This record gives sequence, C-alpha cells and structure tokens, in this order.
Amino acid sequence: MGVETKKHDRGQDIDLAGATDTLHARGLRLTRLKRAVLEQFRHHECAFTAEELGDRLGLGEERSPLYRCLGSLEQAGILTHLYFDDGCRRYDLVDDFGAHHHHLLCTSCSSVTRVDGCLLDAGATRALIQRGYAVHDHELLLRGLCPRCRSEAAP
Amino acid sequence: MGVETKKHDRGQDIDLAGATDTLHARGLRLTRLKRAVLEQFRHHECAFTAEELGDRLGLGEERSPLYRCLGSLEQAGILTHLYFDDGCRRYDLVDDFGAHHHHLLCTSCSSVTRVDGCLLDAGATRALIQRGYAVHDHELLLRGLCPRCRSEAAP
DNA sequence: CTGAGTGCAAACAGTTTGCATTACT
DNA sequence: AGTAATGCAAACTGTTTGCACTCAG
Repeated sequence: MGVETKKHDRGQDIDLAGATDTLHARGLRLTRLKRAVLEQFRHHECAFTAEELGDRLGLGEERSPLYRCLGSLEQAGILTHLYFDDGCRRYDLVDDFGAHHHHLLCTSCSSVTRVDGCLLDAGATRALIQRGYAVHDHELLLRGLCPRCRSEAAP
Repeated sequence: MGVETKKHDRGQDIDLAGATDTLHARGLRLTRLKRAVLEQFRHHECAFTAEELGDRLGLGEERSPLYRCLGSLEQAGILTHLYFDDGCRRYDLVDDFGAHHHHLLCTSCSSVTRVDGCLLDAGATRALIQRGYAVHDHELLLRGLCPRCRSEAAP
C-alpha cells in the first residue's frame, strides 16, 4: 500500500543523530528543551500543538522559549508545521528524520492517528504532472472515526 | 483519474439555488454579502482567506460582518474552512454545493490551483478501513510548482 | 568569552463578541 | 413587527518580538 520509506526501525521513529548533526551544522545546540521536544515524536505520536508539548514537558505558562525552540527546529529542517481544523499550528517531524505519514483526525474524540505510508494515487499524481505541474510534496488529512470510536458507534 | 462527482456544469461550480434553500431552511437570509461571497467561488477559484474576500468585495477594513457571514455559511454547511501553511483560515465550498477537489499550492508564486477530482488511492484507503478506521472525509494539499512557474524554472 | 538560549513583558495578527442600529421578509 | 444582518469598538487567542540575563561550547 503506497510508498513506505523507512530508514529507522519502528518505535524509534526519529533520527536523533541526524537531527543533532543538522543542528550543529547550523551552529545550533541540541538543548534540553530541543531534545525533550524531539523525544515526544517517538512512539508514533505526531502533530503536536505547542500547547500539548508545553503540557507534556511541564513548561507552565511560559511559551516563548518553546516557540523559539520549535522555530529553530523548523528552520533547521527537522520539524514542519501543519494545521487541522482548529487553526492551531501543529508540529511534525519532516519525513527525512521520521517517516512519511499522514494523519487521521477522529471527529468523535479528536485524537490524531498517524497513518504510515502514502495514500496518494500514483496515477492521478502522474496525470497532474503531465498537465504541467511539478508536485514536490503533499499533506493529507483524513477525517473519520478511530477504531475505538468506531466500535463504540456500531454496537 | 479518481472520482469525479459533478452535478453542475463547469464555470458554474456553485449550486446557488441549493445554497439558498439551505439558508432559508435555517431562517437565514441570502444577503448581498452572502451572495457576493458565494459568487467568488465561481470560475474554479477556491480557498479564499477572509482578507482576499474582503479585498475582492471592497469591504475596506471592517471585517466582522464578513466573518459573521462566513460563519453562517459554514454553520449552514455551505462552506468549510481549511488552512495552508500560513495559518490563515481559508474558506471553501463544501463538495455538495461545488465539486470534490483538492488544492495545489505553488511554492514559488503562492497561487492556489484547484485540482478537480480525487487523488486518493482507493486501495490504500480500503486497507485503512479494514484496519478498523472509518474514513468519512479527507483533505489534500499538494505543494509544488504551477505550470507557469514550472516553465519559468526549467528553461 | 561569544553567542545560543532563557524568562518576562509587551506587541501583533487574525478572529470573535457585545451592543445599539439598520433593514429584509 | 420581528429577527437577521450591520458597524463600530473592544476583547481574545495563539504566536512573535525586544531586551536583559544566563549558560554552555
């Protein structure tokens, strides 16, 4: 099912060594905060809001160091951001440091499920390219019910 | 290429009659502003920010009537919203009143191209469903170069 | 000992809301 | 007449920035 590029093994979905190199190459430091942020992306979790990260890391109300940290990680090309329906910026590992994946947003419990692999139709994409477009990247959000909510909904 | 559900003819990608009925059924009025907003979605344009709409309609600085108007159209199920990278809310026709489509964001000129039809891989989606998910909806953002920027880039 | 990172406060932008007024239906 | 819509001002929220201070390479 689709392209599944995986450089690292499961459960360790983050190339911390690569990230460190990338940071150092830019004169940035892998601080406690940056490491703590990156650690959150292990275990198949992704697309965190700043608020979620702040809470998980026990940062209290002060968010500016976190935003700056997330900003450097983005500038370094380690994180990207995306938005779901709530308009909150969500941060995610770029494919190179993690693995290509999409997101399923449960419309019942609002949980975010990571969907590994690519669900794009290769033929349709090729047709687009033939029509003159150059597609470099894509981002897919699925909405529906996660297995738990689905089984609760259908008795 | 993909599912292409089309109830209305091209160039008239908006079911204004249906929208009016829907509004009336909720006791809402199809005001000048609502009509003007909906008209913007003709001719294959989509995913407008409030700012773009305000400018196109010559509304000056006052945005609250526009936001309220967009809010009612959303509540009525005629518009939805989505976000691209800039974090600005963008408004789009729901499929029922327009046609299913995705968006290609040109990373060079920032233009938004509407991509009709669906680029999702049916098999991959089915596999998801077999794994216990119920997928009701999806939203795909493609990033790349529009034909114009592509031809400028490759001499 | 230089420069990245921090903590606090203040600014910002996009969006939302309260309220009195207007104007469709 | 009744109620949605408007216009203005003020509030709110998530994010960004300025600045002085700290700390690690």
